Amino acid sequence: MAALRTGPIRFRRNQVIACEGDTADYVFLVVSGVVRSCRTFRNGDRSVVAFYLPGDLFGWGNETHSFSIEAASDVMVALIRRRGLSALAEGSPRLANFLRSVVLNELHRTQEHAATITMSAKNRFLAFLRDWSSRSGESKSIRLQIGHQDIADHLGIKMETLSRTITELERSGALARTSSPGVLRLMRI
Amino acid sequence: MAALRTGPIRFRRNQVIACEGDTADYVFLVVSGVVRSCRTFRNGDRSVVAFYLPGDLFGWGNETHSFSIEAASDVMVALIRRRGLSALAEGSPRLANFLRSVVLNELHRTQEHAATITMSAKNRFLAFLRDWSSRSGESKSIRLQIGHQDIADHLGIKMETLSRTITELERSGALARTSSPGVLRLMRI
DNA sequence: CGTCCAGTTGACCATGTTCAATACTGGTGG
DNA sequence: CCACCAGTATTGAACATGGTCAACTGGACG
Repeated sequence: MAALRTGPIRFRRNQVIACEGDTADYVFLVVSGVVRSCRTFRNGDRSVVAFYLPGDLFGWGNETHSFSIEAASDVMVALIRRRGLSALAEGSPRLANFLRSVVLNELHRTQEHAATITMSAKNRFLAFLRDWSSRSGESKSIRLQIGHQDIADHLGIKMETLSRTITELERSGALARTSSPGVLRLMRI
Repeated sequence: MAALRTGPIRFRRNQVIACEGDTADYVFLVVSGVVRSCRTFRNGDRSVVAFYLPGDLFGWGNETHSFSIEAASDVMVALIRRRGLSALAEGSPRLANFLRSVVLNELHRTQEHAATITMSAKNRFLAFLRDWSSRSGESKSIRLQIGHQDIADHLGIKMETLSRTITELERSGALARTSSPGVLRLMRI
């Protein structure tokens, strides 16, 4: 029997882990860093559908991946054989249950994200901060290990608008940029 | 043992089937009509996260429903005990597998929808038409049994913009309004 | 020190929103 | 059968939010 899991593999920021359309033999477990799931359109526009943080298990598409899976920061990712894991789950209701809850969690997060589609740039970003804060466990100051372009493409706004939004929130005293790049101090979110 | 499934229940357009926050004892099977899953914000804005068509099984939240479940047209919906169905699935890998695929399908659709967040009003509506067409099985002419407000709130645009978008697509020959209200004839989508 | 890349800022422009007026539809009662 | 009404859709004109393009800043790295 082939190994179910390989040792975690290192990817550098912006490396492609799996392409849209690739056969989905593996699911992914983020060990460290941030992974993005995204699609780039013919006109060059890009949608970042989701970010995955350490501990997140994802990539159950159908036969093939629906989105490109890429490193949004330097990451360590473990690849796990889908068939092997599914087979295991058949024999273990505990595991099957766990996997169900993983997928349901992702569905719920994606729905919450979709629910922000009506909001203004500012509110989309605030919703993003709240989500990131709760998922990463950082509440007071929050370390975004990823680029502004990724965040903008996730929120459906342009990087320039994101920049202005952050500046605006800073002026209103809702948050503060810190000396360490990518770290925001949340005051009243 | 309590009945797993009640007979389908009739709801009229805009009736609430379950409130956000209600304990999620039941999952829902759409028998006829269209159901929407949505959230209304304090300012009156609303997000329609998803539509469910006949045959769709949904509502696996956590303990409580995350969104309000409402009739987007007159509908027939069967309520199914969640605990009962889960228990059954424990003993039947076939059923467990089926339920997994149902949730994965919904996740995939939600991700596709989230990926449209970057698009223009026109492209969001076209994506919506394609999705609706493939899910309903209507390809040539398509019967939207739901109000424009629901579609607009799903796409994150205003009803007026949707109207203008349809008019514009009609002028460009991509589709045509028909005499039957809510029925669009697709020419080149 | 110079290059490269990411982010910020400014001025102008485009897309979609707002508000208000008008049309259409289906149901109700005279 | 028609008149009326309520809810829903369409259109127009002024406005706002975010997009575009371009210039500039500031680190990281060679």
